[in-house]
Amino acid sequence: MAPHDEVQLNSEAPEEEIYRQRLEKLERLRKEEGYDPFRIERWTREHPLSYVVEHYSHLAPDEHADSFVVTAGRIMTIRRHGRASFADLEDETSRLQLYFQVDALGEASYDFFKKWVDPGDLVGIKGHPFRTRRGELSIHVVEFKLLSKALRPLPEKWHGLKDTEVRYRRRYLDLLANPEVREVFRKRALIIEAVRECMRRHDTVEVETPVLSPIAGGATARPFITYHNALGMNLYLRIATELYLKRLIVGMMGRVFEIGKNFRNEGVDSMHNPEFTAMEVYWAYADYKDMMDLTEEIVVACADAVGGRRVVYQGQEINFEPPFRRATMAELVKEHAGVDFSQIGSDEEAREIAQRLGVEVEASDSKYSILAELFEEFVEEKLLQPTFVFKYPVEVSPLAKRDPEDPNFTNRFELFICGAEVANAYSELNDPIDQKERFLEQQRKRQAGDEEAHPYDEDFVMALEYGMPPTGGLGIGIDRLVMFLTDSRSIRDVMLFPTMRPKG
RNA sequence: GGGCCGUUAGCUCAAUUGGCAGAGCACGGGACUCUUAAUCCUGGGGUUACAGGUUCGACUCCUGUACGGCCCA
Repeated sequence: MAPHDEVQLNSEAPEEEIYRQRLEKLERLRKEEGYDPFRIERWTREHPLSYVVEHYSHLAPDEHADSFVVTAGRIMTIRRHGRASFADLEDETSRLQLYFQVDALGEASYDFFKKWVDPGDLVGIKGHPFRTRRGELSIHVVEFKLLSKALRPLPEKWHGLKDTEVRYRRRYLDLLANPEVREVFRKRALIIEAVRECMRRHDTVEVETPVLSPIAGGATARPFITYHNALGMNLYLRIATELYLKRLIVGMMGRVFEIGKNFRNEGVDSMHNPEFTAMEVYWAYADYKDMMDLTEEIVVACADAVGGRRVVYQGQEINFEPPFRRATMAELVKEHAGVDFSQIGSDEEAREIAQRLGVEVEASDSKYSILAELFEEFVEEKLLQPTFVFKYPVEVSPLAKRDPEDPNFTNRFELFICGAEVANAYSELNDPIDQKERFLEQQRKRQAGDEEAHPYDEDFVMALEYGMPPTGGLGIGIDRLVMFLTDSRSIRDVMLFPTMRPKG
């Protein structure tokens, strides 16, 4: 877009006055100085600000180092004092004061700074580190280069940017105005690195499976539908990676994992975003107990990676010191809802108890699905400390192996932290005949109108028919784990660009 | 999907019972060689989210819409 187009575009909006002034200033800079900051291609930054802070913190007040540092960053504030000025420079590592003084820079260079450099601009800096008489570590600038200009004003320097809507929609402003937000995303990266490091330790191969597929399986959720023009068919965005990863176990890949986005066509709230990051891992010849140990290892490694095993989440101390509590669903329902399922004989009795507790039930609900409902209703939110919950009813676990001792239950667990599900794992169902029956059961639910029921995946059943080793599988919700380890109240605070409705 | 709350200058926030839309930061001009929320002088900046209604008069009361937040399903 030509510059004059933008001026015209914005001249109708009174709030764009500052932008117009900066544009005009840029034009004057080009004309009067023959200098175009947007033509600069690089600056040899030798020292990030954290280096300067580390290596020169020993300087005493009014002590000046002889050596030079060469650095770069964004000018955040300027305090001009006639023939000397202070400015705060920020880069991705730290923040440091700059001292621009006419004696050190010369008239021409100092005048250039005074006339053309504004808060928000990006500059390259060469200078001597020193400590001011007031005790602040600074760089006495002997040379600087304007590397890029800001044409719009920074968010307010003292209060930062608070408006949540603006923070999510224009995350770059949030990141540049609020350093603690950058810290959250740096921790997010450390957490994902810690997960990969665990996988590497266990010789687990990282793979990538389709995001677009003809069947969205591996979880109970409504998928997004999209259309492939050349193939003339609908495709679904994946809701889980499970069924593809298990095909790889059939294919003798041994141990595989994938970290990637899943997409679920459901509402948005503080715990849910339509796209989110999950990690899934499958180990041949392992069971859900191995997965429990692995989950604990991963979660503890993640906690260690970002500051330790004792974490405060929204004022509540969470202890990630292993071993985590392990309890069956029935034990926890007894503990928190006061209902002892070992004493319940019939489905009818279970339905009566549920109704008495104010839980809506359907006439077709078995006592096992009522157990799961009571768990959701009365227990989940109370599991603040990391807790493994195991022995899930087979009815809510269409892909998990049955417990041979008690075939109404599966060898499955979920990990709850801060009242939310963070991990889900089981001994994978590898019996193709049982799998087929469970898919058929799900299909009946689907035909009865349950849009979340698992679709029938014929190719997956066929894969099982070739023989899948006994396998342990695990999925971890990375976003939630990051939330709890960074004291973030909403999932949107740990996603750089959360899903937002377009502004009207 | 339901309930409650919010939306005022680029940013952070005020505005008494319905009676002239304000401040600080940011921005323009000026002074100032150790400031750090610099200071001092000075100037500009508003469709009070949007649409309608009540009223002599609406940021304020009412209805609807949009977007966001919190709680519930």
